[in-house]
Amino acid sequence: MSKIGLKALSEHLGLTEGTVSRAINDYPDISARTRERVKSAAAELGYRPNSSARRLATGNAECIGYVMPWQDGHISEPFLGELLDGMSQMVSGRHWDVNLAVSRSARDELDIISRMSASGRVSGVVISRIMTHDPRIEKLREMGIPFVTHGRSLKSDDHAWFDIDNFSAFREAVCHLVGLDHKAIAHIHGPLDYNFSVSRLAGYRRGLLDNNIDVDPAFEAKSDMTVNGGYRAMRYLLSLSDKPTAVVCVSDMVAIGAMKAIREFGWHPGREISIIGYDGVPISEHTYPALTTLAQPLQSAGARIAEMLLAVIDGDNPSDHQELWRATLVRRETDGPPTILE
Amino acid sequence: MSKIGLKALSEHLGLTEGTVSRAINDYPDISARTRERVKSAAAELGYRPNSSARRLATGNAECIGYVMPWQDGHISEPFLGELLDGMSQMVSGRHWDVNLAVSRSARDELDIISRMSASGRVSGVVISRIMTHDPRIEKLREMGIPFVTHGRSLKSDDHAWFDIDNFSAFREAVCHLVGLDHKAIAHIHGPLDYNFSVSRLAGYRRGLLDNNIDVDPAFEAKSDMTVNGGYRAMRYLLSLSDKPTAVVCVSDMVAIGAMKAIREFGWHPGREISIIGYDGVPISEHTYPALTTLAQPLQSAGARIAEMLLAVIDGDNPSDHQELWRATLVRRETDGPPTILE
DNA sequence: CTTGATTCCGAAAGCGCTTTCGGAATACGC
DNA sequence: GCGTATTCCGAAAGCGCTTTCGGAATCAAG
Repeated sequence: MSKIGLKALSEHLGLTEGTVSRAINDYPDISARTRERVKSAAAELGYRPNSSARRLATGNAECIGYVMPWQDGHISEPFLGELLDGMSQMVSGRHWDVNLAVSRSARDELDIISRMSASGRVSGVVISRIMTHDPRIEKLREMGIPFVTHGRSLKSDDHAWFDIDNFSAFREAVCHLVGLDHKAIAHIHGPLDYNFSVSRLAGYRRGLLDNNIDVDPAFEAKSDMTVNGGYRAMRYLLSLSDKPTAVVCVSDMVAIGAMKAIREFGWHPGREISIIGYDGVPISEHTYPALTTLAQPLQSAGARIAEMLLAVIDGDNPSDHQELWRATLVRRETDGPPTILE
Repeated sequence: MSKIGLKALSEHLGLTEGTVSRAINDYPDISARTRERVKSAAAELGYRPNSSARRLATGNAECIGYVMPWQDGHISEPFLGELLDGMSQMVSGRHWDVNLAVSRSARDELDIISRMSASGRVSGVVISRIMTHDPRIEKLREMGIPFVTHGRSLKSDDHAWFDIDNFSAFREAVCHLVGLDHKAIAHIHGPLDYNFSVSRLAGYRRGLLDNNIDVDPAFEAKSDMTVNGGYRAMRYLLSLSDKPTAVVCVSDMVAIGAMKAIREFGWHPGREISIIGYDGVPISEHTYPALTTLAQPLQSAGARIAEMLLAVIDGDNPSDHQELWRATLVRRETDGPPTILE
């Protein structure tokens, strides 16, 4: 079973290469009979069109690119796997594939993107970790390559994006805690150049205002989106003379770090201090105590994003592909009414 | 700055396309002077060779493939990110890229691999989660496509592989526990069609024998490599009338599940029962209590694997590229001497 | 100055597909 | 029955690059 090409296949069938090609690609000017004949022969002989040749001839890369966000020596998206899974699954339906790249820095990422598309290796890209002012979006726009962002920036009116309603999620988280009778609610936020960080912070503040609670800058601790960052931020909050009775965290990883600090302090997450995370990563279900979190629908997000990108590549108006999904509060063991400390 | 091709570039320079191409690719039959002239012009005009055309002409896909193992709705490798990072980083040095695919089943994976390579989309692949008798290896071998396996099978003499010495790692883990004075040491193993599972099981048994402890089938609990699997397996071990005082787990995720079961039982991991995990995933450092684990060098593994694959693609003898690395015991809080229960 | 070896570049043939165009064969209308 | 519309396939020109081959120019050697 040596590799068989279009030439061999067409000779075998007594047809021209062009005809066989058109038959396989379902051109309307091929009779149903020969189309079937060609297809069955192709299947039988195990014919696989050479992708490079096909891509060159059509000018279509049949491939989408994803640049993984990288940070401090680690891939920073805990849900990277799920996302890639969804994207790959979706595009493989078209027999396309997904190209991966990691970027070590923002500049790096700009280069990667421009090289990827200028060399015609991808027909579209998706980027994550969107910043409020994101140079990548400008770059992609000026290069004229189809793209969808996983998250919004401040100026995201005219491109395709997929995002979770971070604002509402954190607003509701705060309201949930207030409903539990919390008054001293803190927030550990991520770097504010990330747009999701500012949205979550804004949602948190709005939640407080909704309940006539003053926003206290001392209750807004910064973290770098890592477990250790959450740990450090929580230590700070615990050093306050007026400690919060609840804290909403920008991510599950940060929340895990925060829990560690709480335990070290001799307290128990969910008792002296309630903790709410965000993301709903698989591990959050199995922390101790099990983490209450705002879960986003990870499994389907990747597929949906890829689907949107394919639509844009097909010529759809990017602005028609903007989707805002909601996170849902998954109550587990780290939230509860505040305990009265003597 | 519209897209510029070889034709435009060569006309701009007053040279032929062939000459320019050879200059860019460092052919020896181009004078140093014109080579520099070409290269600087290329840089200036932002010339990027079209990858599809290049790949077609050279017959080289300039791309490696990785099929992600998928299981029960989740990407099962917790260190997937690190691995991909390393691979991508390594191949991008050559301006190659990495193609991703997920497989929903073993059969599925065979198809994916054959399609990937038969259509010339990749010039080599790496596969994970190797089984003792792995049909993928046969397939890759018969297709004659370069590959390296991340893990060994029973017949891995004549292909390239990268593996961790699972046997020694678990043997040493048991010895470590014996040194702590444990006698009743259990093992939660993974599915035995995975070769690493049998290696770890064998290492565990050997560790017992080294210390004249009888192997007790009741102490060998099976898990499916998930957190819940570890949870269930631990519940079983806790249901025994003669409970183990220590258990070595096939993975960190399984260990995390086991810890959950222990806590629910009212015991404390590291006190009534010692727990040792495997993998050294980032989260293991932040569990409660912090998990003692056998850490494998994740960050560099991906890069090394990619490097080996590139060497094989370049024509090296696959058998010359077999590397066995060692895991190291990272002591944290879940191992300690057995406590006397009244 | 002639000869042979080098150095360097142009010319042209692909790589394996796709796709437009035109024309032979068949169908339809009257 | 003829003319016209359709149906279907062959022929051929690319897609944008690589690479072999040959030959003009330059060099060294005698």
